Amino acid sequence: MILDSETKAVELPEDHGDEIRLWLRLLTCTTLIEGEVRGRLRERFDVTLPRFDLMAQLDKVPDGMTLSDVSKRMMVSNGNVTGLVERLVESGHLDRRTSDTDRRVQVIRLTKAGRAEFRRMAAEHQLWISDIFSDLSPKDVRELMRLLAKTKGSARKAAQKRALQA
Amino acid sequence: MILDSETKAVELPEDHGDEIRLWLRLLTCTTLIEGEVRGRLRERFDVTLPRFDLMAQLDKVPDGMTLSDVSKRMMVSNGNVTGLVERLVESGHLDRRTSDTDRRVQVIRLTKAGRAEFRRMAAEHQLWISDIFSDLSPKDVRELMRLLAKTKGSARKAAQKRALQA
DNA sequence: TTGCATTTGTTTAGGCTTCAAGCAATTGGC
DNA sequence: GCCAATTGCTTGAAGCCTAAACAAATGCAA
Repeated sequence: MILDSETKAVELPEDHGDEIRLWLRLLTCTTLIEGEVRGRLRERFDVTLPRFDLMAQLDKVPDGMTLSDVSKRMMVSNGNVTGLVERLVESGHLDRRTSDTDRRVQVIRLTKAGRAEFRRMAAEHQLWISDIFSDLSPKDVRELMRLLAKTKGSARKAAQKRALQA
Repeated sequence: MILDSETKAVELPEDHGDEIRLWLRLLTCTTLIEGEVRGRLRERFDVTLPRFDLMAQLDKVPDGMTLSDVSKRMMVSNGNVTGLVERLVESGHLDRRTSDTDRRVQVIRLTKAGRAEFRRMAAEHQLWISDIFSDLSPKDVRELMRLLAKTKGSARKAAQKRALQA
């Protein structure tokens, strides 16, 4: 920031290169790890990452969730969830029924077999993840958590701003 | 770490929960930002993120790249690039020709119009990104860069390890 | 109660993405 | 020179994903 002759704040043309580089590095990290996890899931369990993620959401709740809930939590579109659930019901991992109190609502939950299968996968998945992050010290992890939380907040704010003016 | 009666190192069952939470937060951040950027690219320029990314790779080099180069840099499959390039050639953004020295190789580059269009998009894109990261101080940015570099290295090492034993 | 906005989920069209298999051109070893 | 392995790219099948349009159910307000 610079003050001109009349002591008024003047913006210099800013350099946004750092943020771009940060974004690209963030994306690279995620892509790299995601690819690794996807590959291992396929190799070991012949399952896709989206299916694993969906099952992970459902494993956290005993009584199931609605499709909308899943859609929000996974940050994917409604139509996407519809298809994903379809295939998981087909394969016997999920159970689906219409809500008693609201006939628009579909409640899905893991079947017994689905839950067992997920737990099996999750146990290994956890080892992969800690292997992938194994070069980071506990302090690094804490610091990354903190900075990513801040990033998330910042991104949400920017998204909110756009959503309002649209 | 614990030392047993014979003074030999013994591992306790470790808690991998921190790494999982870190991974989920990393993924959330990326998904959030990616969605935001995709939305804006569509709104403002009616272009998809993969096309923008591909053009960004090509903008960096004056003489074009081969499909394999693009595939490696974007960390996506070969077949993916084939289709992406097809559509961008179709729309007049890209120019494609077979290499003189190796007839397997396809060299692609931005057309004049394609480059102009990309520069127009990139200018705004940069502003979006710095808006999205605007809550982070320069120090935060530096620290994130450092930790993500470390993460990238760690992930690559883990991926390497798996690739070797396969 | 009727009417209207909202919410929930499905469908459709188009595009992205991977993996696996395959073809063609090149390279390297003999 | 010949053949095997490698490299570069394409194709096909399956699945993932979005945006937009839609139908059904709900809820609220006049």
